[in-house]
Amino acid sequence: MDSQCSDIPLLAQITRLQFQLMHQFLSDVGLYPGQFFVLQILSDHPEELSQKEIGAMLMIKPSSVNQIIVNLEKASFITRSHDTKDRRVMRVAITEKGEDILKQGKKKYDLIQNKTREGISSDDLTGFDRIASMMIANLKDMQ
Amino acid sequence: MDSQCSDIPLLAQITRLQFQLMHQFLSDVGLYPGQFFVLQILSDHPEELSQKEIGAMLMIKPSSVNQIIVNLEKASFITRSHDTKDRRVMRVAITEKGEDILKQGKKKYDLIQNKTREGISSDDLTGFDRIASMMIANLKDMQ
DNA sequence: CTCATTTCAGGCAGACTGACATCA
DNA sequence: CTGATGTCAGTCAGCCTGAAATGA
Repeated sequence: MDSQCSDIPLLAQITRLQFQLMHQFLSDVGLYPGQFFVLQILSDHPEELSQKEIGAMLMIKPSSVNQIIVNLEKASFITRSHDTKDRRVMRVAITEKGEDILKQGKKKYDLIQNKTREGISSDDLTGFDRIASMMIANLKDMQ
Repeated sequence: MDSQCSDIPLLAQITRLQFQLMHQFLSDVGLYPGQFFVLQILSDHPEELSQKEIGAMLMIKPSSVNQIIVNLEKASFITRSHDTKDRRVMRVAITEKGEDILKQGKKKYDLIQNKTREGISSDDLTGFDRIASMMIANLKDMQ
């Protein structure tokens, strides 16, 4: 009864499904997937990152980061200030309001992640992540 | 020396990297990633699929399929004809020219897939795919 | 002057919704 | 008339490139 979908790589199917669910669940909170990940990164890095650094973590160009950042600032989820030592650099930090909305988004995110891993042993999950990390290293090597 | 990127799900990183490489490699052949997957599906299903069936396999809406199909037809990579029994349905089939370009695209695709799996034992790969399939089932369950 | 960071305008593939025609 | 299939127009997030501004 399973359509099987052997035509499409398994990994692509997973992320496609996860992205669809993310979009759907996060819209309840008023956040787009890209915004969510930027907020999460900022929350995990209290040292105030530059936009270039954020781009490196997301593996996207600084100009793409800028678009997300502008909208997050409009919504008062982040603040930006010029670096005191190098005034070219904008230091980005998450606000209280941003932390709050991130917390709400994280609940939705956790729902999806937990469901994804449902019924899979922690050994299997560890092995899975190990292989996934190797694949990432391989692909970065190819760029 | 690895930036680690613990902020982004491993799976999202893999498909992001794979998509970037697909885009880059397939542009040599003159194909977009979406077109490549449609051609691959058609090649694997000589029974001439409807657009709705293609959409189900790709997990996208029929209207999205239509856009891809129109461009593939313009390039003579596919042909369309009305179903003889149900004239609402368009039966889509790949052409010789389409098979040829698909073959070229597949070489690029295989390069990326082989590189992704480099240095990983076949046992590990089997286990990886098994877990991935379980994740897909979980996510489909959530929709 | 050269280089790095951000910003801005414009473009593009991928996917969506919603309205419509066609036909079972 | 109802429902299924495909078509078309318009929209959207996400990412890109390339040019300009700003400052090291």
